[in-house]
Amino acid sequence: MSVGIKDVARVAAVSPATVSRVLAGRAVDPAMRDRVVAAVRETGYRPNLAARRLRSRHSNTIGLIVADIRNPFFTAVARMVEGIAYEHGLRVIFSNTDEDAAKEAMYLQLMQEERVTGVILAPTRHGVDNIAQYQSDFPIVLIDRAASDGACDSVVLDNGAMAARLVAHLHACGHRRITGLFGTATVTGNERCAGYERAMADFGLSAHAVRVPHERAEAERIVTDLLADESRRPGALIVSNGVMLLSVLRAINALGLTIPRDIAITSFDNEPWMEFVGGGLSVIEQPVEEIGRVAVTMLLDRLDHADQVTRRVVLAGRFIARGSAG
Amino acid sequence: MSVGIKDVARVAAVSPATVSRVLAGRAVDPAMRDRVVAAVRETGYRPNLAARRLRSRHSNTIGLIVADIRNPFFTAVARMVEGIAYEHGLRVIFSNTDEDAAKEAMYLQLMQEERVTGVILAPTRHGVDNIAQYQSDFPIVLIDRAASDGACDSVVLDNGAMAARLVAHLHACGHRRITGLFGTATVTGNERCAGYERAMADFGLSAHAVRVPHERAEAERIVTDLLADESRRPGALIVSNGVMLLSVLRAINALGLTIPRDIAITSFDNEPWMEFVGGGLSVIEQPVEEIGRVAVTMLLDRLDHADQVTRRVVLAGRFIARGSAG
DNA sequence: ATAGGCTGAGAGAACGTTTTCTCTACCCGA
DNA sequence: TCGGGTAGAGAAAACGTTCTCTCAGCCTAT
Repeated sequence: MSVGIKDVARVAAVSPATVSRVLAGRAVDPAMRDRVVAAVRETGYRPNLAARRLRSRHSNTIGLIVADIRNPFFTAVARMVEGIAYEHGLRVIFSNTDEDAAKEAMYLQLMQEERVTGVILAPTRHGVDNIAQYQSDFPIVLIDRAASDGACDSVVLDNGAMAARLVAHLHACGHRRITGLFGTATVTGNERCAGYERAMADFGLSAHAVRVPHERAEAERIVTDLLADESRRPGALIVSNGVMLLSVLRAINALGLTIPRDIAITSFDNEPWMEFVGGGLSVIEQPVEEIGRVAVTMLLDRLDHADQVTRRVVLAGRFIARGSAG
Repeated sequence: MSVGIKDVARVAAVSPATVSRVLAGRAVDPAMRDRVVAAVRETGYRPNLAARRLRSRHSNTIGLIVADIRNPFFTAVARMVEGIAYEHGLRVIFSNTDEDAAKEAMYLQLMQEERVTGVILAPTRHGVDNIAQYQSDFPIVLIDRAASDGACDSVVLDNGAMAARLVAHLHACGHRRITGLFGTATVTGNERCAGYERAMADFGLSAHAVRVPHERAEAERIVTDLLADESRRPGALIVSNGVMLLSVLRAINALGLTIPRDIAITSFDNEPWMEFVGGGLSVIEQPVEEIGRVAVTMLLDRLDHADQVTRRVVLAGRFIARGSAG
């Protein structure tokens, strides 16, 4: 039988309510407090969080649901969110949907059942469209991918501007035949694609955007097709994220091409290994820490001001020039 | 006010107990069952997990605590554990200690408070030594790093044999001056180091093992020192894990060396990008899926047979030969 | 036909906390 | 000195479920 608050109370010769007050740090006679603290130590008492949550009616827990844990960007964000939430005395329940709308719905349901304080969500394509009509008891902050309809608070990268930044870099390196590879499954892909096309137009270049599905084999096939024929091969590539980049590199490797001699590469997302490939990959690094911090802060803000108008925070990324653009 | 089981009962004109039985899938009159199901749908009822856990006295939750979420090996394991646990109807609470013994102790405490069914733990150095005397109400399965004292169930890689496999490969490639880089902080590092030294001895070679701390700057300095002087430079390196490998590659890059011309590299852990560096890195791939599956299975087994003798499952890795050994 | 067993439904206790309510004791000002 | 206000302690209710216990009704076997 595990030790409960009543056992502690008995040992300390006080009431259970007093033990509760000591544990919550409320005003208690110092002598009693000492007795309670001693009793807690002596009995090895650990509060039962289920009981605490049930009675107090708040879970002090936030949910974090990401669409693809294999994407290191999301693991980095998760790490930050966990740290920042902890600073605020909040626990984090973490879930991964693998870009599966059904899993996403299930996890949102689960968060509901856990009675979480709020949720930070990197939604699937389906989730973005349906989040407005999904009614939950907790506030949701969207990260990385957000509809522009303002149904939720959100924090996103300035995708259009960052895509343009990559175009500008490639242009400055002398490239003119620049192809953009963007995901089919996310609004992020849409925004980056739009930014790319606008920037290309600004430079008087004709844009050539290719939409690449998330599924790996398919992605590799498409990229291989794109690069196989030397006469049609673009001079430079803009890749929409770190996962897609792997497919691109596999295709390039399989075709025996060299970066940047045969083709220039730039990409979104920065990872430690990217400085070792293709003479160092030139990339947009996302402000991971800031994203996590802002997301948690917005969530807490929303809890205090439930009816405040929704906000959308747009963060700039950092361009890192290395050698892959020639 | 949120809707509870009593509200559903009222709508369905049955008792709360019957609603509970329907939800738990127990035998109930079909007509009643239909009424309850309809009422649940109509009211949008979501069970309160805190209340359920409090009353039923089991959380259906396992804890997963890893020492370093930045290590992709652990994120891969986490993904698998989550999936497999889900198949068994178990939720997973995920935590990351960043190799910090204090955080580890805190999270173990937290798991206690959550009344988890069991914990899967990749312990810090300190945790390995103290896990025996840390008494918890739940069983613990150690992964990746486990003391050999049999205090807990554990599932680990056959570290010694795998290190020997790398030595054999390098030897076959003609290398004789093979240096091993192993972590200071883990028993895993110890085991791999021992396997390396034994294999070197078997080949009649003199071993040169260097212990590298987890801290990045320090690691980089040590590796740079090791490789800077051409006359003392080893011909080949065995690197103990994917995180350390990044420090090694940074040092190699900074010194302007080329793999495998100036130095051969082999490592533990396989990640997607490794085929693109140094002509493809030859590595030991860990059986991530199997590790996750075995860990969960052992945990469930232990719950059924609390007093069974502890087991240690040792899994083989897969050697992947690419070009980095010359 | 009737006793005995079995199935399934409802009433109410129980899970381990926090919170509300009540009461005592003390302090301060008049 | 006395009254009013306040601080802090204990008793008991409450949180939303599941579980235990009781009992009704039905089926089967003798």
